[in-house]
Amino acid sequence: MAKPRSTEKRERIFQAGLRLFSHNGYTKTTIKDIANEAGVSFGTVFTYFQNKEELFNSCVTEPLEEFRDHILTTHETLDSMTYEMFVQLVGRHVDFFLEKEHYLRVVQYVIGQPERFPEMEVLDQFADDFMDFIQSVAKVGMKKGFLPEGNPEEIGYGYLAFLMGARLTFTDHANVQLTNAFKNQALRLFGAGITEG
Amino acid sequence: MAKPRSTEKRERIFQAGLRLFSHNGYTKTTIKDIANEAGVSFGTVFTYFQNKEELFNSCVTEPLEEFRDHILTTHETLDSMTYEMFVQLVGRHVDFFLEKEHYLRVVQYVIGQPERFPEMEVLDQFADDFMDFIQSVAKVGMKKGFLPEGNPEEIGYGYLAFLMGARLTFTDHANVQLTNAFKNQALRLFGAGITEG
Amino acid sequence: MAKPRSTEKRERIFQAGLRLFSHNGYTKTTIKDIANEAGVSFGTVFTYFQNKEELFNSCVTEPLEEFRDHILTTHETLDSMTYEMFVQLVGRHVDFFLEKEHYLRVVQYVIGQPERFPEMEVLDQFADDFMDFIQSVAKVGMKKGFLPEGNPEEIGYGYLAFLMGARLTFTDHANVQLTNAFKNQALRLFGAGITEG
Amino acid sequence: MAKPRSTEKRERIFQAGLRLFSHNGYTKTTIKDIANEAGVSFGTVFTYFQNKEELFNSCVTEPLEEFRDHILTTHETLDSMTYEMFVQLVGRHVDFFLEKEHYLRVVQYVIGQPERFPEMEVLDQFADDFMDFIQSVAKVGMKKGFLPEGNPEEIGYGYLAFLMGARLTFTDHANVQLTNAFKNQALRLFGAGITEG
DNA sequence: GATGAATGAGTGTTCATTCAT
DNA sequence: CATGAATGAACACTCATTCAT
Repeated sequence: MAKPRSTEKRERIFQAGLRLFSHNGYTKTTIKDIANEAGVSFGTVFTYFQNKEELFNSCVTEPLEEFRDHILTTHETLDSMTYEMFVQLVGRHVDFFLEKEHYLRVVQYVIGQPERFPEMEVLDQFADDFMDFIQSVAKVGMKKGFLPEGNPEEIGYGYLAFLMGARLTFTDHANVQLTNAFKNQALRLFGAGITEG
Repeated sequence: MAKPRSTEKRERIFQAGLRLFSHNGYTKTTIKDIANEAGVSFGTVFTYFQNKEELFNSCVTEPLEEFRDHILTTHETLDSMTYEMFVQLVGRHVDFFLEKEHYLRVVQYVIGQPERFPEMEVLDQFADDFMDFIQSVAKVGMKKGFLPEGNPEEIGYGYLAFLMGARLTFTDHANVQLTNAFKNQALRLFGAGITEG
Repeated sequence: MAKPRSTEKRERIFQAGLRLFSHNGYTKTTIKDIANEAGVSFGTVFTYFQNKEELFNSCVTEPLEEFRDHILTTHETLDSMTYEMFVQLVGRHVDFFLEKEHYLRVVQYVIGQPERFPEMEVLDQFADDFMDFIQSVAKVGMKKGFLPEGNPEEIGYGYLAFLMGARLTFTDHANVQLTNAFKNQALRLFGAGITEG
Repeated sequence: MAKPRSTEKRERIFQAGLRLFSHNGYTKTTIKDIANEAGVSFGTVFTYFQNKEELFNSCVTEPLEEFRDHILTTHETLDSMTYEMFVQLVGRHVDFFLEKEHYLRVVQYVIGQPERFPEMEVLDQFADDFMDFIQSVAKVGMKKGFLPEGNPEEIGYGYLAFLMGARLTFTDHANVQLTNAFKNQALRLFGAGITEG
């Protein structure tokens, strides 16, 4: 039987890294901590990741795929979008960002030290893609009339900033109760929102 | 005799700490780096700050005073506020947050690791004060009719999140050109904004 | 059943060890390096040698047999030795030592750290045997008159020192062209040499 | 009073390094060992040497100066050299090499791994200078008639090889008693020697 | 027999902190 | 007050060795 190349162990280390890097930052997080958290021995971390930096690098870049899947798509084509679908999309975005606290803190860590981390480029690309997508959504909404006129580019920038800030400015407890508040405020960035009701 | 409270040297060390902590995080920043940046000798840092942690602590809490002055006040009383004054206030907020990149990155660093840093409480208090102030502003705007109806508490949370995100999500270059975009989007969180015009 | 004593694989590992130990010293040489050089897998090394030390030990002691065969013998009996045979013997010694660079570096490594390596004793014994042999040769030469009078013991020590130094003091390139020089100088240690011609 | 920039401590570390590197080789020697041997704390080594490699580098290159002083000079000019002075010079060489066991083992360590250590070049240069000097001595001796004809270049190579081998092939005890033997054999490399008497 | 994942002792190095000058 | 030599705890990383497959 083929060696299963135990991906399960790699995954445990990866998740432990994500959790600890987001709690303590890159430097404060030690390999030993990660090994303990993952329930493997010290040296095993180096079996799956060449060094600390590579592990960190993986923690930054790999989850982007999941983000792409959940965030840069509607269930249908953009052209057939209705206001209800739009509201759902925004809700999905807020939920997803709020849920990804660990990951977003790592991202924030990289953004703050762009010269230090080369992963920055991949993140920039993702941000651009995300804002392009939001612009398209805004344009469709305006064309179809369920959104008031506005500058799509500004909406893109503001929307991404808001989602990041929503997750990073508050610690866990507060946020859970605030999901709805953030969803309503997110809609307002498009010129929509509760006041429409 | 008490230690000197405010020499020019202390200030230089403090500013150097602020800059380096925000660039490199707490752990990566060394006392030696700070001393070099401040143009003082290695041991002198310990003349003005008991240890690294106390210096960091100062970097987090001291600038809050300036924030209070610039952010939690209008030039007149709230009751006499007009729409133009409101727009100016929001503009001032955006400008001020965008300007304080270094400091906000340090703040973010603390927020992400609340168990590790006791400064968190002071920051929480400030956030509460800020959101209270914003709620009052929103209520006045609604009462006076220059803002549509909305939930003041939600506006407060959303507004703070947005300001933080605006500054922390993008690196310098992008931001300079985006000031107006952020001002417009900030107004929309109150239900106002360019599209109203 | 006993472990296999002499597979082709064992020989490959052995030769790789000899080469790498002489290039990099004991500590710098890793088992993984040896395995790669030998074209076998990592763990296979441990099939043929109990541990790193035993492999090193083998690298020091096993080649001594070949040395004995080539170095401690004349083709005829000592008593029938002529000057021509003596010159040939010395030439053979120089050639052989110059050729065995890898091995001699390992030997030198052991000599320099006698407390650390128990192989030292075997080497000492060999050195004694070699010097005894040289003394006999010198005595015969003097008795037969083709060598001037001299102290045979001193000749033995000097000759071995010279052969080791010739190989270990210069790196490869130089040596190739110097074979004759070393042969001539080796003869001079016996009081013979080109100037006699 | 000026800070004495405690050179004494640096010297202690340096000597400890020399001793231990020659006993154990580069890799086996630990900074901790050196610190203990020098009677300083662990971190102090790094106050005087940037890292292990620089310390080793110093151990190889710095003593060369002393070698130059003792080895590459006669007390008078070469032209006025007599046979007695020549014998004394050779005796001085043998004494000096035999005395410098530690250093020569380190040198040997570097020679054996030329790709690994850049110090090699300095050593090569020194070897060339030494052999040039020996050639000049040999030429003078032949010209003045106290040495038989011979190839000065070959003598240079052989002489250096012999001096190195004399020191590196035998461990301490043996050598002390052999000084005279080595001096006599060294003279023979020039075609001179006791048998001449 | 052959393999290589898992382990953890041991290494070089960094850096906050102390303290004598 | 200012300095920087001295210290040693703590870290990332290497590698010989074991052992399940």
